[in-house]
Amino acid sequence: MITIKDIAKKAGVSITTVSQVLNQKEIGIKKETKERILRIAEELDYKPNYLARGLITKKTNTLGLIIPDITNPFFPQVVRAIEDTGNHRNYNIILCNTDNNQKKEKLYLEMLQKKYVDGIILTSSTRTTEEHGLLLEKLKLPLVLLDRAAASPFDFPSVYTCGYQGVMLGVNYLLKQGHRKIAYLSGPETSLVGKERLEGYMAALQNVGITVNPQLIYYGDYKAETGEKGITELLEKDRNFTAVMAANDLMAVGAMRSIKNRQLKVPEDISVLGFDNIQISRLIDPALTTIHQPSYEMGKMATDMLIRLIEGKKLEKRQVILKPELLIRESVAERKSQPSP
Amino acid sequence: MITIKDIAKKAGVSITTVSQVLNQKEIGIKKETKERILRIAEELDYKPNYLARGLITKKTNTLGLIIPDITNPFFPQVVRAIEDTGNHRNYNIILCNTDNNQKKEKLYLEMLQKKYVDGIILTSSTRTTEEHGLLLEKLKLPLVLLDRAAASPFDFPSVYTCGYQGVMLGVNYLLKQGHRKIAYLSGPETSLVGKERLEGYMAALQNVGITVNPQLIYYGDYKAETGEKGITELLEKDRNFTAVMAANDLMAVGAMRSIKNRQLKVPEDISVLGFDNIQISRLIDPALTTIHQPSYEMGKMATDMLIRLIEGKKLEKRQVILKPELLIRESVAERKSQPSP
DNA sequence: TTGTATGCGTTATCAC
DNA sequence: GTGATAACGCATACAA
Repeated sequence: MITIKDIAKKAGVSITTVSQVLNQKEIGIKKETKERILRIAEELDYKPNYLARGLITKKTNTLGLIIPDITNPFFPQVVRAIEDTGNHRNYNIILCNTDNNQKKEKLYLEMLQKKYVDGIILTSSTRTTEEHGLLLEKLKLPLVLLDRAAASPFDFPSVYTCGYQGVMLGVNYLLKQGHRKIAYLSGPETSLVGKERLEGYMAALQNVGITVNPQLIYYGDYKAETGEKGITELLEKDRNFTAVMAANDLMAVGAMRSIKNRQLKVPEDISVLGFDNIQISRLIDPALTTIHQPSYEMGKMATDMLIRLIEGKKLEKRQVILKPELLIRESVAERKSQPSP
Repeated sequence: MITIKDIAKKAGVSITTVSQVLNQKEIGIKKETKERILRIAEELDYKPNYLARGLITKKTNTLGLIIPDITNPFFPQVVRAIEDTGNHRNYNIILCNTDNNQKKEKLYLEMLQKKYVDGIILTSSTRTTEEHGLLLEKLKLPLVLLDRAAASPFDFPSVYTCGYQGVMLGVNYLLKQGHRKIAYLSGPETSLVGKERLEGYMAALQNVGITVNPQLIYYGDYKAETGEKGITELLEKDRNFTAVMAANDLMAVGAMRSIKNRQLKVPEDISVLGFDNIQISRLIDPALTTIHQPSYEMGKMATDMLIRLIEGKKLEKRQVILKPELLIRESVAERKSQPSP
C-alpha cells in the first residue's frame, strides 16, 4: 500500500507537507507544491489508512448498531435510515444481531468499544435494569437508545414511538366502528414494549367504561405463528369478539390467516388491526389497517442525535417520542350485527 | 482508556510481557506473573485497542458487506447469515446499501479499503464489465460475489442460486399442472439476473414445443407495484393465460392483488408462481407457491469462502451454484378448463 | 523468564 | 512555507 511517505519521497517534500495538503490544512503552502503532491497522490492511487489516522484522532467514522434481528421485518427500514443518515455524514455502520440475548449484546458492546466506534445505537434486548444501565454508562461512548425508552434511574438519549398512544389510537378506532368486544394479541408480558402497548389497550377500553376481560388477551412473541395460535385459543375461550388488535403486524397477519382458516371473513366477521406498518401489511389481502410507526424517521433521528453527541453538541431533547398514526386500509369494518355464533 | 502500558506499570513488568500474556503467546512466563497480569487487566477493565493492533497485524476482523438495499425483503436473511457466520469466526460486518448505484458502490469499496476491512462480500449493482472487473481486481482485497455470477474475463469467487434452473423448475411445474398459456413477469431486461431467469422461462416452454409469445412477457423492476401493473397490462393484451410466473415473490404478490381486484380468483382462475421464498410468501392468502432460494445458506457459504480467502487457504470451488427448489403451497391449481373470458 | 527497541501510518507540535 | 520529531497503542525481533 502507498503511504504518505511514498508520496513525500516522490515529491521531494516531507511527510508533514503531504499530510497537510491531503487534509486541506494548508496554512501556507505553495500552490505549486500543493498541486504536485495532489497529482502524485492521484497517480499512485493513494488511500489513507484510517486505522493509523484513528489511532491519533480517536475517530473512526464508524457507528455500532445493535438490534435484535434484521430478519424481523420491522428493522430493515430502521437500519436503512441509519445507514443512509450515517453515510451522508461520512459514517459507516457495523451491524450486530443479538437475538434478544443479553450475553450477545454485552459481547457486541465490548467488541464495538475495542474497535473504537464513535458511538452506538442500541435497541436493547432487556429493559434497562440497574446492572444493565451501569454497563452502558461504563462504555463512556455516545449512545442512543432506539425503539426503547430509557429506564428511570438513567436517562440515555432515546427515540421511540409511543406504543401506549398507538394502541389507544387503534382501539379507539375500533370502538368508533362500533366494536365492544375487542380481543388483544399482546407481546410478551416481560417486555417493556409489550407492556406499554398492553396498557394502551386497557386504558382505551376503560376510558369508555368497558371492563377489561383477561380472557380476551393472548400473550404472544410478535411472530406470525403466535398470532395464529392466539386466535385459535381466543376463539376457543370466547367466540364473541368482533375485532382483534395485535401488538404488531406480524401477529395480525397470523391472526388473519387463522380467522380465514375457520371460514370466517376479515373484516366482515372479525376486524383485524395491526401495529408497525411493515411492508407486508399493505400487500396482504385484505390490506391490513394498522398503526403506522415512523420507522425510517426513528432511524434518522437516532442517527442525527448520535452524531450530535459525537460532535460534542448538546441535544435539544434527550427523549424523542414519535407519534404513531392510524392507517386505515381494509381489515376493519363497522360492526353492524352480532357475529355469527 | 487503559493501555498495556498501564498494566505493565502496575504489575511491575514490561509491556512485552503483558502483550504476550494477553495474547496467549506465553512461550514461557511464570504462572505467577501471568496470573497477576490477568488479574490487573481485569481490575482495570482493560480493552485492547483494535486500531493499534490492526496497524501492525494488518487485520481488523471486519468484513465489508455491499448490497443494493436491506429493505428488499430478499436481503435480511442473507445479511443475517453473513453476520452470524462472521460473528462465529470473530468478524464484524460493515453494512452498505448501494441502491444499485454504481457510483455509490465505488465509494463504498474505497471506504472499506481505507478502513482496512479484511475482505468484502459484494452483491454488485452492475454486471461485471471490463472496467468494473478491473476496479475490483485493483482492490487487492479478498472478495466474494453474492447472488451474482462473475462475468467472463474475471473469475471472482461467487455464490448464487441458479435462476435459469429455478424458473425452469417453476414453469415445468405449471406445465405439469396442465397450463399452456403461461405469462411471465420478468425483471429488467438489463439485469443479468433478470435475463438468466427469463431464459429459464423461454427454455422450459420451448422444451415442450411451445412458442414463446412476447405478448405474455412483462418487464418489471422486482417491486410489488410493477407486479400489479404488469398483470393489468398483460390482461389487456391477452386474457387467455391461465398461469403467471414472476421473477420474484414481490411481483408475484403484486400480481395476486391485481388479479383479485379484477374479481378473478387465485388459483382457480389464474395460478401464480413466485421466486425467492421471502417471508411474505407464506403469510399471504393463498400462500404463494414459489421457487425457494436458499438465502441463508448463500450468505453462510459466501462468508465461509471469504474467510478462507482471508486466511490464505485455497477454495475448493470458486463458483458455488446452489440449487433452487420448488415449494408447493396454495397459489397454483390444475388447469381444468378454459378460464372465464 | 523478561525487557529494550523498533515500526505500523498517521497527525500534531514546534522549530527553522 | 516547510521539515524534524514525537506520539497514538500495540506486536515482535532480539537482547539480556
